[in-house]
Amino acid sequence: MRVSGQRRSTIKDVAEAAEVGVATVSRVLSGTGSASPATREKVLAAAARLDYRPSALGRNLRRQRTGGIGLLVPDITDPFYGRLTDGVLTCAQSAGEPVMIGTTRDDPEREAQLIGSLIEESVERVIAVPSGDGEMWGPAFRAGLSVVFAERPVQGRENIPTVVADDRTGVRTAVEYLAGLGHRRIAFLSRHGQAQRVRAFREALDALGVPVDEELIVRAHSSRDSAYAAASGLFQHRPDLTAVLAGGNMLGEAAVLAAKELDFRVPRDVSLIMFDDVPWAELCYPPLTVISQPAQDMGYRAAELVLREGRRSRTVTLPTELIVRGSCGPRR
Amino acid sequence: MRVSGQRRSTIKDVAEAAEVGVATVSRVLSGTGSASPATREKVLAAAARLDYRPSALGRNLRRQRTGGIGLLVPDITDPFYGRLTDGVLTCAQSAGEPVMIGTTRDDPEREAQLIGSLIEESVERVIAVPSGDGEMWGPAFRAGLSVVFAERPVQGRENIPTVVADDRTGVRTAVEYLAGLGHRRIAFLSRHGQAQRVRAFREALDALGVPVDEELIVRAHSSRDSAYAAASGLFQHRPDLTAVLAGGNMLGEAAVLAAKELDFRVPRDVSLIMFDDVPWAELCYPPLTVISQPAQDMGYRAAELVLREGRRSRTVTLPTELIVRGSCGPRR
DNA sequence: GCCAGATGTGGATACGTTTTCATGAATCTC
DNA sequence: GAGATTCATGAAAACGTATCCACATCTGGC
Repeated sequence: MRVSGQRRSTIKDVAEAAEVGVATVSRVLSGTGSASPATREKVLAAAARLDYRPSALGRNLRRQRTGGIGLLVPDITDPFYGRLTDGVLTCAQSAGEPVMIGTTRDDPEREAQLIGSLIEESVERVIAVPSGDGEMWGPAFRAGLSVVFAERPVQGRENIPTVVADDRTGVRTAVEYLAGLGHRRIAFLSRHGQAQRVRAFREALDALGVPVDEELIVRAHSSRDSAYAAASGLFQHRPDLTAVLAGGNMLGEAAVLAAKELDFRVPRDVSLIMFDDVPWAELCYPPLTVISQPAQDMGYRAAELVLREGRRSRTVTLPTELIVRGSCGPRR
Repeated sequence: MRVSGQRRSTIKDVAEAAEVGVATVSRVLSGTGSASPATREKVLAAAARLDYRPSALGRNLRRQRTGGIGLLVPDITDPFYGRLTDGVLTCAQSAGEPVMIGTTRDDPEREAQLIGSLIEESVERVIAVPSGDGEMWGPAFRAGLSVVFAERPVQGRENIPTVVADDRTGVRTAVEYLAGLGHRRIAFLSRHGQAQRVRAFREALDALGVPVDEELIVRAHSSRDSAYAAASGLFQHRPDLTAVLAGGNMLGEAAVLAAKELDFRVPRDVSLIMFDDVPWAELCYPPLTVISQPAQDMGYRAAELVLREGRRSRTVTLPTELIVRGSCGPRR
């Protein structure tokens, strides 16, 4: 049996109980303005007695903005975005800020819709892994949102603060490692939103004097199915490749699976490096050599950036690291 | 260069532009009440012309409630909760409802804090994987929140709608499968919040006439470190065990890792079954036999339940399934 | 003991929406 | 065609808060 007649006490109730005006209560509780110790005491006591909690609704309307931060990620099921989200939540929760989350599935239309929804809610701080192009974010900026991009920069919005991993160095390290083992026909399994890494991949090959074979650069969408299709297609179409660099953990997963089903032995037949270190990389057979990325840190830093809007720091680049396990061997 | 002087147009602007009253605009746009086709047209045109989007702030204050749903999970990094969250988001986004997410880390205090925050925001619909006991939720019910629990029931709140997996059947299936392979000394690696499964584990052993060895029932907290410590401790302390049932994917992960480091061969030395099917289960060596749980479905159903508050459906139990791969063998 | 300034205080207003209520017009009933 | 009923409509109130502004009280300086 629930007593639903219990009205929440408002600032007015507190004012009456403390025998002061509502303005005074507001000042005392929000810490702004001045108040004598005596009234201060009265107000605090009354608020505690009535178990008063200020209504975010009233405050938001008055202030014309919703506290908290909006978070847009492609897929919360991807461990990378899971860790990124965790970082955002850790920072936001310690700052007492609520987080509104939405998944874009890397679909620009969906992203636009979510942006609209955030504007409607007057959320003014947004962290996003962008899937659309720069224009898509026009309405957001026009509405005065302060935005921080994570994982991917968006072309034409270079002035927007962005937190990324050091893709160039990460890719170069991986390619050099593979080349050092004698590999020349190296494939890159990439995903929507990894233009940066594809570019770095070409550059790294160029620098080593290895000709770029465009057929070995494959792009998938952000889903397990698409990743598997891409990996499987790659192995079947180009069985002459000797090494694969997977652009993310789902792509790595797909590569391992496809290799297994097509009876490519790792690392005897094909060497494999995966972007993003995940717990199972150590568990699978053979243990996967990876380029780790500080996903959780990325989220945390992005949240810091979006909360302290004052600083005009442009782009934060976080280091990656090659972790050698057992999935790479000399060219067969 | 951003033009920040752009004020968002309000319902009043639309009313003026359409030469009608604000009440009429509200009625037309929200679809409630009646309006003549002519005015209807005028209002719609004016709204489109001004690019009007109703402010959620004003509406929320007037309605005395925030739309959308709050979601409380222990750890967004755990693939199980990732999929559950995905289910919630899928349902919520197709209903146009925003989702506020928070992570409890299975800490009741943190949970209480998050509940308080939701009340402050006047969020009235909450989906939670509860970590605290029934009392903790008192304030939420008193505030009139409609709550749906997921994954775990909470004792003393049996009248609250809850979506769970069929733990009893799942555990029994696993135990019977192991017993059928000849195993008697079966350990259960469990986690905070799995009282239900522990009970089912005892029942299943009882039913088979296998004596319950309390030392083989281990409890960990909801973190990778704790899971690993529990698994490692179990193997070292009781090397006589022949099979392990892991209560979740992190526990399974820990068991695989600990077994590997202590040179227990799976399944020769020890058989392993894990609750929760995850993509890497197929990739690791040997591929893991699992009890799959419909995590995404769970989230989706919970969201459905919390959105259609009308129905007074109590508890939804979703089926689990034994998926045999390669991590179980006959007793050595 | 009087004025300038500082300080504490509360009334009133605005934020944008939904909903109630009253009013006038239009339609229907017999 | 007169009364009854429905319909469309807009003015106004309310939601809970923060802040502007005016007023009252107090402090210190001469």
